[in-house]
Amino acid sequence: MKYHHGNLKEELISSACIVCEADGHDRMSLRSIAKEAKVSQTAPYRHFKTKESLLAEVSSRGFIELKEILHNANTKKTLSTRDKFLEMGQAYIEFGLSKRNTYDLMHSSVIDKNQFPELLNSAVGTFEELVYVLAELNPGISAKDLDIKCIHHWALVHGLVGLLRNENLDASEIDTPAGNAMGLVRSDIKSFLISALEV
Amino acid sequence: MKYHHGNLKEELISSACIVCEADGHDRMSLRSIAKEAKVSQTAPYRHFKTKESLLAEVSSRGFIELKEILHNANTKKTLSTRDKFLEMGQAYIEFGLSKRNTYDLMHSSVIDKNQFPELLNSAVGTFEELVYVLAELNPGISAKDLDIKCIHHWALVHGLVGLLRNENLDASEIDTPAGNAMGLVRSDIKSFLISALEV
DNA sequence: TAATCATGTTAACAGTGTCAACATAGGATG
DNA sequence: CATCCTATGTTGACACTGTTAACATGATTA
Repeated sequence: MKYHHGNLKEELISSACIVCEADGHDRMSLRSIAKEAKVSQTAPYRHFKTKESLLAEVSSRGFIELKEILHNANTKKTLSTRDKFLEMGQAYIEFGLSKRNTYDLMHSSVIDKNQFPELLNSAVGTFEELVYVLAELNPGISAKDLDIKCIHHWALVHGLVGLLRNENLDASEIDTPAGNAMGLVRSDIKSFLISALEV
Repeated sequence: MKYHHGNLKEELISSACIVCEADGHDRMSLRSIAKEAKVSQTAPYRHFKTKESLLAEVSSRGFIELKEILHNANTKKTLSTRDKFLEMGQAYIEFGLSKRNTYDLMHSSVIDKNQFPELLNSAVGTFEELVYVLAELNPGISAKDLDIKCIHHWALVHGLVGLLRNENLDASEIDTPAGNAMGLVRSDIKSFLISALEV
């Protein structure tokens, strides 16, 4: 039994990633993940100033993973630019729905991105993936119009994830217009994207 | 000094609405709002089974207020249907940005809407306001296409609020494409809506 | 009047993030 | 090699949290 762990910081982060996705960032306690690493409850404070800064690390990794996913969709050689774009949209939504709690953290207000430059970079990097494909899809577009298009499509998929994640009205026992519409979209996200993105 | 408060439930709710918007739902403690009502820390438990159920009430009132705001935008007699629709979009976004923390709660996953039927009704009611105006704007549209349009536009404004609220990248000291685009949109939300909603 | 019941209180529990004070090990410096 | 420094660990404590159990009060009703 050695006094020094050797690799605690990395273990805490990866442990936090798992617990965060499993339980949600608000139900994740610093003490529990310290215990999981077989280390005292205050040991994490040698590597992270606050709980928030550990969560910032988790969030940052989420953005990096998302960027990779989008990049993969965007580099499927057999696809047309248009189809790559659709693929990206779908991949984004799937990430938001499958990595539900991580996605939640990434867009949560408990972390002030401007206090964590590394996190800010990761988040911005994800956005850039969208810029590339939209620029390719709209040759000759002005920088300003490209910016607006990016925000437009980002907002659309981000918003859709939010609705499908939190307002899961279609899972309700009560029959409502909103619930029906939601179920309709959820059952065929690709069709929705095609009609909504109008590409 | 009377033993029974007389109107505690209502006072707790309105107090919770204020504190929630001021501090955020995750920083709001049951004990603090009990103290504010000059009542013991466990008194709220006579009126709310859990903290979550009090927050559900706050959330529900948020949806009701939002519905009213949208309804007002949708009944400005001097406006065309198209302009009413734009007005609604803008009103929605303004609500999301000004009632930041309440909006956060309304779409937070800490409350399971299916456990609070009243909240579910409020949320669904807000959606209906959007259905009305889109039906009027698209005469003869099929029910299914109307549903999809509703989700589309809801997702767009909801997503935009999310981006502007949490990814306030344009407030960053670091100059990034995402930040520039965000600042551009924020400075003229109406123009963005016109181009994005394409109505 | 007497009993019931909604609504208040106090005391306690287990859990949280965080800090101060102390312990240890391993690398740098003499 | 001996010594010190510093990074990294531990223990103990603090103030705070949501929540429950047991008890007190006062208004309504039989």
